[in-house]
Amino acid sequence: MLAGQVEPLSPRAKEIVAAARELLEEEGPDALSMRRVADRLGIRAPSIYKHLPDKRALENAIVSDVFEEIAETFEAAAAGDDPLAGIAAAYRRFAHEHPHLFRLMTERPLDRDRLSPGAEERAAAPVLRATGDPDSARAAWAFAHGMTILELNGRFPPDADLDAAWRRGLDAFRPA
Amino acid sequence: MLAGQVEPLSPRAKEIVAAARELLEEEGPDALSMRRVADRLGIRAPSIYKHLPDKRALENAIVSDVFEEIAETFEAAAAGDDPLAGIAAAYRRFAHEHPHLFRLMTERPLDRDRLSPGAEERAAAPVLRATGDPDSARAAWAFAHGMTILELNGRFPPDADLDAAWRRGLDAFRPA
DNA sequence: GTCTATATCAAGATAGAC
DNA sequence: GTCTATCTTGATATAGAC
Repeated sequence: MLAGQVEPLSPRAKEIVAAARELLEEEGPDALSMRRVADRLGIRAPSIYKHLPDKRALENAIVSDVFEEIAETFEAAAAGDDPLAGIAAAYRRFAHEHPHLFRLMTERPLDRDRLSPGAEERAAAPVLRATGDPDSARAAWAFAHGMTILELNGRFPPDADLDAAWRRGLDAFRPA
Repeated sequence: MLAGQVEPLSPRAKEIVAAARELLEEEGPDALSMRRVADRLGIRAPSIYKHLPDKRALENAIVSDVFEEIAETFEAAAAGDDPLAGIAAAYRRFAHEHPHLFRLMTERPLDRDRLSPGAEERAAAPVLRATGDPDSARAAWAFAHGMTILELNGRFPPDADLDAAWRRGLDAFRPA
């Protein structure tokens, strides 16, 4: 087997991953323990290890699932008359609706070997089309990510007009 | 005493905070335990509680110190002929030289009550001058923060030209 | 200002029976 | 596929003696 290739998950493993994702979304990263995941399924923690090698594999499986969903969301969001604004709004909305998932997705290096092939490119493609070139695409992503994570982290002053800052940034990255 | 007012730290407490900061910078957040801080000072963990109420107070004290240093750094960095690029470079450099400190500073809500008064405004002022208005200043900060944290988190593809993306973004936020 | 002793809690993971 | 029992490790924090 090639290095980094992924075994497909067994049906039972997928159920475990689904339970873990729900737990993370509802209660945050501290709740995502093998014990709590097992509780949710009515089994004991050690049983999980018969289906998944360790906790990291569990997290990676969640990330892979969400990556594909996000790629689809971006493609749909880019279909309107202002693709960049559409994608940015989708990014911001996802983060607000699933903050713990958003952090899991962005706070550590991508395990590119263990992601469905092409998932990263697929999520990035709409941004590239909406900005025109790779440097602008990365800069626009950085702007959107910065706005989103700083807001999530409670770093802007309470009276800041964030919608105005979003507009100011997006205006800067639309193709001429 | 007013709500949120801070007691000044005793000399011994300052030594403890200094040790904690070194430990965090050198080994990261998991190493920042009361035991490890005490080890570094040659004492036992419970002794720390005679000088600081809890771990949160220890972290807040580090944040306050660093905030003042950053404000000074930004003021100096804004003195050249391209203030925005200067501040951005200083932000990026700080994050790379002190990644764990950078995360501690930006990954959770500011405890505005317990910060030296005016520290936040002082750090923000050079950015405001370099961009021209509050919306642009926040957008520029978000861009710089996004570039920095995504790089720190290993999220850009290995072959991405990050210097080019930085230039593209800074060009967008310089005043006309 | 520091100590020992302790309470309380929780984590990831493994061995081996059923 | 799940179980019990266990290992190993570590955390924050308090009580009370010196």
